[in-house]
Amino acid sequence: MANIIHVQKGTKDILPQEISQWHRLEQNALEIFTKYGYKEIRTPIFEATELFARGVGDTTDIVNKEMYTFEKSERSLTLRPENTAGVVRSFIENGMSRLSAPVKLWYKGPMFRYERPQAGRQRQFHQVGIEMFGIKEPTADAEAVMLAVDYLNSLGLNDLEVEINSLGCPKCREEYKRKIKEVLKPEFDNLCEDCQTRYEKNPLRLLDCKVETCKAIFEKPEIQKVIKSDFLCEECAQHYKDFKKYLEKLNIKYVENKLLVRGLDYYNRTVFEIKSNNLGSQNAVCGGGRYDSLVGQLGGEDTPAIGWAMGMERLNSLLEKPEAEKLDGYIVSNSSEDAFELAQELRNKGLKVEFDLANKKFTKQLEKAAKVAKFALILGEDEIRTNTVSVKNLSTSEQIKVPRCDIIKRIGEKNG
RNA sequence: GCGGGUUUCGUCAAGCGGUUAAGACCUCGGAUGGUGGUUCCGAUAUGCAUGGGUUCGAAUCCCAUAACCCGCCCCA
Repeated sequence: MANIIHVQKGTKDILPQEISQWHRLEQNALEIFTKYGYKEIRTPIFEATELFARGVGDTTDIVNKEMYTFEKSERSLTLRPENTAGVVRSFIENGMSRLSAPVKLWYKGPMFRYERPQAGRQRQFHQVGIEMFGIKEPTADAEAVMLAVDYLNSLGLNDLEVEINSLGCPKCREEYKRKIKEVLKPEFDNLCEDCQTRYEKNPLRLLDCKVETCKAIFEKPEIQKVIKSDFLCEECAQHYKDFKKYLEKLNIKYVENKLLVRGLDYYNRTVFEIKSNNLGSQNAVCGGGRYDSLVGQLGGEDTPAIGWAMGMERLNSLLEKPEAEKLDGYIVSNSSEDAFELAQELRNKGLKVEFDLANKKFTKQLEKAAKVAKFALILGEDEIRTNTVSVKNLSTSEQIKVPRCDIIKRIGEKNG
């Protein structure tokens, strides 16, 4: 036998026995997002590499070491590592800033990041997410979070923690960064290697380092004082305050986390994550925030925006595994012709029905029926002659011979 | 990129230097039988991730490689 070819590291087949959970995730998304006025958008799976370099940010890990990039016809292309940049590209390119605000878009689909796989992390994974354009008011932030919570609740997920923070605007954040760098400067040589790079690239990321020596440094009172300081400018502070006010009004329990920064460069002001304790170390199911300057940065008119994404594999691992769904009926008959005809008749009426394509023995067919269906539809010589079918309920063993036209009624009442 | 762990049939697994490599489930076939899920019988790894080594003898010990899993970083 030839060697078999395996799925690639960090990728998975989604098998028939788990597909119903995926359908549920997708159906609930469509239903609930639609209630909030969102429309689905589908953008390509690869884009110009430059889109992500400019959109996601060239200091981020995602862009620096996690992208699947390839050359074709002298173009540099990249499999999308996330979908905000793509949606923004489409928003700009299709002139959606001319539409009446807010423009509300949602998406679902595969994303690609070249990382070491572990629990809750794959190289190809799926996200469902939303983006809202054109509203700078904190009502938009609150509605976006509300929508996330609503969606999660619809899936039966209630035991989740919403964490929020505000990163301020470029102006007040720069000031904050400057202060952090200043107070940490004397300690620079004592920081771990990672923190030394973060010091240059993204000082906000420094603060939740897990290395003991770094933690000890950050514990120092003069440093804590800077970290804890309220750096938001007046406008940002008001925005954040109003955002929280709306969350409270909506009864959304949240926790403020000053260390919540998020790894994508485009965020400003509101950022949030929704976490579950049942996920192992990759515990965020949802992450998002406001990105008011991204549209402008990518060449569109300045447009405030906010969005979030959820990891569908992570959602899936939190959901109850559903029972395999059975057929309504399995036709047991030694006449393939008659079985075929009956199957089509019932399928056209909307029932899920199969019969034995291999025309095995009666017992085998019944055995199969018990395995895959709720009802056995027995079509023997007698039944064919009298235009009836013996309908056997396979869980109660009740069996009744009925006219063909009454099958649905019989299955229906025993089914409900 | 850096750590730790695991790897025996489709699946779960026994095995601890000498076995014909248990067992269970699934699948398939047969018996009985116009009626399954709840009977009985049978089939299914010359093979223990791969390549070397030690040994009279290796799934069992050693080395290397790979794959997978888990964690760090980061993220959904």
